[in-house]
Amino acid sequence: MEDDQGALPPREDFSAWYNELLWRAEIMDVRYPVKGLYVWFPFGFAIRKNVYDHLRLLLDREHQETLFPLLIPEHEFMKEAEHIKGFEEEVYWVTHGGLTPLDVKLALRPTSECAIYPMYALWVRSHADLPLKLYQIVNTFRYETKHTRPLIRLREITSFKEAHTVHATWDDAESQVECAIALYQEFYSHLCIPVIVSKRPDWDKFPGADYTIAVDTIMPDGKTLQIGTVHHLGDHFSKTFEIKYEDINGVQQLAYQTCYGISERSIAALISIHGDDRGLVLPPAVAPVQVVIVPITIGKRKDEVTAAACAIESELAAAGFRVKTDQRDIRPGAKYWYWEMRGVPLRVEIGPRDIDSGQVTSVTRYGEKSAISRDRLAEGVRDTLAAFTVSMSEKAGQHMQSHVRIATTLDEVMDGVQAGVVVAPWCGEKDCADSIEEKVNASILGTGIRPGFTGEVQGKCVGCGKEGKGALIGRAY
RNA sequence: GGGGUAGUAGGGUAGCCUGGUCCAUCCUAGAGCGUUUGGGACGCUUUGACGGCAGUUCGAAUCUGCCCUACCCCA
Repeated sequence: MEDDQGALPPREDFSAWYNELLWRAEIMDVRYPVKGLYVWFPFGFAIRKNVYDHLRLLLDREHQETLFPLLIPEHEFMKEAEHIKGFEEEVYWVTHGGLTPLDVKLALRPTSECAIYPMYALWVRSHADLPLKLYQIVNTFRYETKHTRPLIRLREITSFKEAHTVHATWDDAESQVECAIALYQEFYSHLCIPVIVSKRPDWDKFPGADYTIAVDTIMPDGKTLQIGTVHHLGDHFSKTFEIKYEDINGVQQLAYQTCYGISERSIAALISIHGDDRGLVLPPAVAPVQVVIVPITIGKRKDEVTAAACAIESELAAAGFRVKTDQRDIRPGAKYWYWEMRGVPLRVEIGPRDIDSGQVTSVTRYGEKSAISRDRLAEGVRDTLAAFTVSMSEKAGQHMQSHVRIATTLDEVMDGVQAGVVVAPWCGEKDCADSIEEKVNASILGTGIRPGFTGEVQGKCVGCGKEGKGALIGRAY
């Protein structure tokens, strides 16, 4: 059998599998001749479109979309000391207009705080203007020095959704942080991606934030991928940019802010978590093609089968499915492989045998075969896709669960981070964290882990033996 | 941050040390024609490359310098 001819590298070899899949499933072309910049293929971009359309839908419930400029003047960028320190190593600068050196250097946004907040200072006048909740979906630039990787570590992040909110009090901003976390959990559940939410250690928070809550998932190789962050900015930026409002009593008050972001790492997670040795597996919600119809045309009944396929396509399209009929003049088997690589959740086959028995043959991307009666086609497809979505979530959830371990000793931590993440008691001290991280060759990712995949963890710190609380430890991308 | 290894057609490789006999080769690569079609079809014809710039040379994929890009390992 020639089953492995043209196969992907096995998913166990994650790096090779990932690179090859991006190419073969037509998601990204990595041949663009600048380090860290990649090109979206139309098919990959269609996935991006579906994912971000949904993200927009969620945000539009309580936010408004906006668009700020890419360039930030040096004097605005240099205002917030902590913030600059966090980014100065990785900012691209525009220094010339044509051949003329610029009087004021312009930064390509690494994130948009310094572009947005000077305007917020003008827009926010009174307590009646609050809360203010805006977001934009833009590209951002970071001069990454570590190894770049498509969708994961980029010099141009092409799909950064960043929300920036302003509130009257610290507590109001804190509740907004909780809203954002809930929003992100909803978003990832829509993508059938399980997540772990925790609070980043102080040294790892966003430059200029009071605290940072992170959303992580676990990749097939057991490393974690940060796929969302929510920052409570306190009044650090409002002080710097003078974002003030007049309260009910006519007194000027500093505002409190939050910001939170999601990037195309969400797509990296989508691809990596669900994909298998045959290629992509996409949740019906975001698959560019939800149903592919493969006509099985043999000999003289060709016209009859083609007509039947057409009828099925219009019926499913009318019912609201993204459906495509593969009419290419290649063998059916080749079409199966082709669409499996591209993650199509459901394949519908229609041939003479099906026509004769008043049915179609349906096969999910997991290979579950069944017959759907021709006269309740749309219903049958809808049910099958719904069930498929549920099994995708369950499968991903089980993978996550099997890669999270509770540990009470340093040895157990060391062992656990080889294959996934570990939750272990930690005292909260930076020095102790450094020594743990060095010994187990992994990072302390967060504390205050939200319930879901782990219960409450307490006990003696695995580093020093003092009383500690559960910390998330793992190797991170 | 430190250390490797590599870049040859759409993709994968050989050739490089020892400069010329090179029309190199394989593929689910492209174009064309024909026969096929319930799990990756086949035959024939054909297209196309030495990462970039400079140098050495009668002659460079091969030697030299700089640059760009990619992958792997270690911190």
